[in-house]
Amino acid sequence: MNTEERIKKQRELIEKIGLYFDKEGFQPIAGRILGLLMVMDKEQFTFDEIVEELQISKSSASNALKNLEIREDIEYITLPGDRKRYFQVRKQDKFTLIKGFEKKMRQSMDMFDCILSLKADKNSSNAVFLKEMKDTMEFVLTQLNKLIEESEK
Amino acid sequence: MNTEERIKKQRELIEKIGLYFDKEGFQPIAGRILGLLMVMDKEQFTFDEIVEELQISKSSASNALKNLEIREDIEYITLPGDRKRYFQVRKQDKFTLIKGFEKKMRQSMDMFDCILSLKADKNSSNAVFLKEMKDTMEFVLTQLNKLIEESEK
DNA sequence: TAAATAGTTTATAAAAAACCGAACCAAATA
DNA sequence: TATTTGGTTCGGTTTTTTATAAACTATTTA
Repeated sequence: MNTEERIKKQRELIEKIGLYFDKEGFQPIAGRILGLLMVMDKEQFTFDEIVEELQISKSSASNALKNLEIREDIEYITLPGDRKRYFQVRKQDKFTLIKGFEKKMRQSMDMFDCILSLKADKNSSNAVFLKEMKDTMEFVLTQLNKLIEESEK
Repeated sequence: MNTEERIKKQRELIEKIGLYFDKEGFQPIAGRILGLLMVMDKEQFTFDEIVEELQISKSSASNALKNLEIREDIEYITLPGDRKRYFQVRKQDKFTLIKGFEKKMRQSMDMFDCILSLKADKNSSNAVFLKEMKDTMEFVLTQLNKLIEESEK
């Protein structure tokens, strides 16, 4: 595969990644920006380069970038004597990644707890089911944290 | 807390759960139906009961229920000599739950692989980062499967 | 056979999200 | 001081999503 082909495939991949992020709840343009910053060989893009590369308006870019920054998915660096911002994907470490899973799982677990606390019959079909799901999640999280502790040593 | 208070809180919780599912990408009414089926003491609802309880139109109910069924979040049972369908949450077992995590994680991992395979420089900042994320996920999945195997014994 | 039940489908209205262009602003440069 | 650069904000348009009412269908009951 020569460079030209590769770059063409990268541009196609940006679209696929965009769709993936759409499903994750990102706005379409935000997903494509994130895709751009992830796949291309060049890994830092200025505002204007993003606008140009994705063929979007400056306002769309401005909004999407602000969003991605707030979500901590991207960040930017600046260079001395250069007013431009250079955007890049924000690299989290593996512990942050796992903490992310944990946070999402805890949300479900909290919801299950709320439901359980309001059930008249704690042995009802749903109550038993929710309790089991919650316990499974608790178990997974405990084991995961054990693994982290071990790997920290 | 008396029964009346409890039921009032359950109705409020349905709204909260609805919002949670909205963020997960469910359509609003689908999220509320799922909430209803999860939180109330009564754990099976007919079509008309759902329409009545949530104050929604029959067509909205029909669509949302079809959706939830396709996603395998709910199911219904029928009773002999009764044309009505009784909807309830579909209970997955803990292995299915974990398989669900795994499937979602594999999606990210596949995406990372696609990106990596198109990178000119496998030691670029993003390439190294994506590789590390992927390896972490791989590790988590392996450990998780080990746990499952052990618990199956 | 007529009417009721248990929904589905269709057409459409209303609301929200996405996106754009143009005007705008602040800092740097000419 | 005027212009350029690097954006942001505002107002409006387009698109998509959500939800409805009304018409319809298929089965059962009277």
